[in-house]
Amino acid sequence: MSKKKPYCECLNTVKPVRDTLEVINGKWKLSIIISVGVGNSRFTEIQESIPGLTPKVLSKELKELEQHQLIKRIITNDYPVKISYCLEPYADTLTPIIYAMKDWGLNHKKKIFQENPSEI
Amino acid sequence: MSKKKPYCECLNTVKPVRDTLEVINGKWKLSIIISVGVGNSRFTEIQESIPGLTPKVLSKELKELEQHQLIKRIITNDYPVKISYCLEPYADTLTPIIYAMKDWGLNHKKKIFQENPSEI
DNA sequence: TATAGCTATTTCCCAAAGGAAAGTGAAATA
DNA sequence: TATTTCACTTTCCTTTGGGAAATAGCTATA
Repeated sequence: MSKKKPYCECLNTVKPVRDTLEVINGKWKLSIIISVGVGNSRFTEIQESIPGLTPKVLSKELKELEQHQLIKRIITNDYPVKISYCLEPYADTLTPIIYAMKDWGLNHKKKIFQENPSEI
Repeated sequence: MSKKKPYCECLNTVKPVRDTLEVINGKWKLSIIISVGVGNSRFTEIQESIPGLTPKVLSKELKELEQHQLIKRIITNDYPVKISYCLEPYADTLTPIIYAMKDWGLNHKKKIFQENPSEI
């Protein structure tokens, strides 16, 4: 007879959630996807649309998002070479996550405010 | 006439998403919420149910989750003092995010496998 | 020709995240 | 009495994330 109650299995949920986190982790990736999604396609546009985002970080994150096939980098070989970014169709599959997080964030702010209106 | 195309506003989505990330960021928080949610209530149970989670990190994360009113720490003052953890009702509001991320992770694995079956 | 703008890259640096391992104090068990 | 378990805490260390600022190569504009 064992004394120890065995723990409840939860890996069937924990593992896929962690797989997702490996792709969209970090402070900036989802924001960049949102920004490109609403129409910002140039490096500078994306950077200016997200306060606090520095060019170094944007550059690095764009590369990672490219590798995960969420964002496409397009080089236009016109007279002035132009580089622009757009979402890959695969990025659309993130929409449910983004909306769930948007809704939660809005509701959370409301809750915080109701509990303590002084916190802006 | 301005030459510069102004960037598209996306802060109405970016900001709440970042507010959410501030609460559930990091590698472990969602996993811990999932584990407690399926019934693991003791420190050691939670730790054992999540491979790779060390006691130091679990301890720290539990405190942060308590502060955000997602998890409740319960001290039972019986003959042996027992400490257990359970979800606050507020943690249930994270369910849509967790399910969206679980679904995405499962689908992502499938996609990776279809593209390159060698990567387990 | 000089200056400004775009799209980054590079260097340097600091703080936070997180892992390994040992320790702690209280209670339970042998 | 000695050992084990539980619930952490502490220490030490490495890795990662990310900010500031300078620079680079190209084109456009004055």
